[in-house]
Amino acid sequence: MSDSTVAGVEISKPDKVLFPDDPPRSGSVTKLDLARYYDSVADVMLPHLRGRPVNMERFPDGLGGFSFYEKKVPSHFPDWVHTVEVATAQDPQRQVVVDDRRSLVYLAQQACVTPHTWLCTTKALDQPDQLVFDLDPSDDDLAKVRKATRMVGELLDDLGLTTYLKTTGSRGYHVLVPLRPRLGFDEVRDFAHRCAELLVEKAPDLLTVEVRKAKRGRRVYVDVARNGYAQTAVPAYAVRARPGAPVSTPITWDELSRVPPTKYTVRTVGRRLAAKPCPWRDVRRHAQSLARADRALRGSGR
DNA sequence: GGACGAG
DNA sequence: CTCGTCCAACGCACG
DNA sequence: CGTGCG
Ligand SMILES: [Mn+2]
Ligand SMILES: [Mn+2]
Repeated sequence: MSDSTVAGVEISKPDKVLFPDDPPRSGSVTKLDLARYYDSVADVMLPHLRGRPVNMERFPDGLGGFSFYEKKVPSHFPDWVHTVEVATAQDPQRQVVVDDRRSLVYLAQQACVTPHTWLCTTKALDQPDQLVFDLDPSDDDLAKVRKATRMVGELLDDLGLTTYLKTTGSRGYHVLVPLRPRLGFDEVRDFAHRCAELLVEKAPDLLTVEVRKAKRGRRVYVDVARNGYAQTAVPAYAVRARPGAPVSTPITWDELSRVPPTKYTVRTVGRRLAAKPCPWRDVRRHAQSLARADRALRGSGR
């Protein structure tokens, strides 16, 4: 019987299967596996988690069981897990902030498969430090979502912004622009929305900003609603609640054409990180202002 | 997953 | 002590 | 207002 303490956190029911052996022979993933995974990527993941309010997506009985999002800090959480009070339409609520390895592993012990993070930090809860474009395909055509992702990257590049790319571990990709926290959520979301509309104008058969699925057809949905207040995105190295325990993995723009969205999993991310450094390791050194980009965008009619 | 109340 | 029950989100676009 | 959506 192996030790079931990870980063100082006792893992209860360590052998409980959270991800069944699906696809067959890929191997099941237990609670202990999940805790060890998050422990193993903590160094590279924590920079993307620190200071951010978290919505926990929890699966106490595994992928097949009942799951839920949890925003308020449960009363049984230990006091060493950091928290922050955030405003909601109703009362202010206290949410979890993952600032250290032990807290990350503790969330795994809580069967939190995916921590979803706000696009701001406690230092400025009303001013996002990330801009995210979430590319969601409406069908299984990988070429289309790649083309769409490439177009987002090229536009942002034309606007003078440095971008970062990752797989979502689900069906698409995320493009991230690290920001200096200056503008409010509404302003950043509006910038993203104008970018998206410009792209839809360029490629109306490939892209859409339609919220209603029925109206999307087979087009790639450019989801910019992630950029609103109290909205979240899956952070780098988060595990997704999907067969095979795929991981949202930072990649280079060169890799876009070769790496499908579910390429890396809890079982394979370690090998990748051993072979090459994380492409997002300097994200925090590239916090940018949207001012110039916004002027350029308005100059091109948006 | 954990708190809590009934048995 | 064991077992069953209960609880664990929300902002926003759109019709 | 209710509903779909992520
Ligand atoms: Mn997505
Ligand atoms: Mn349970």
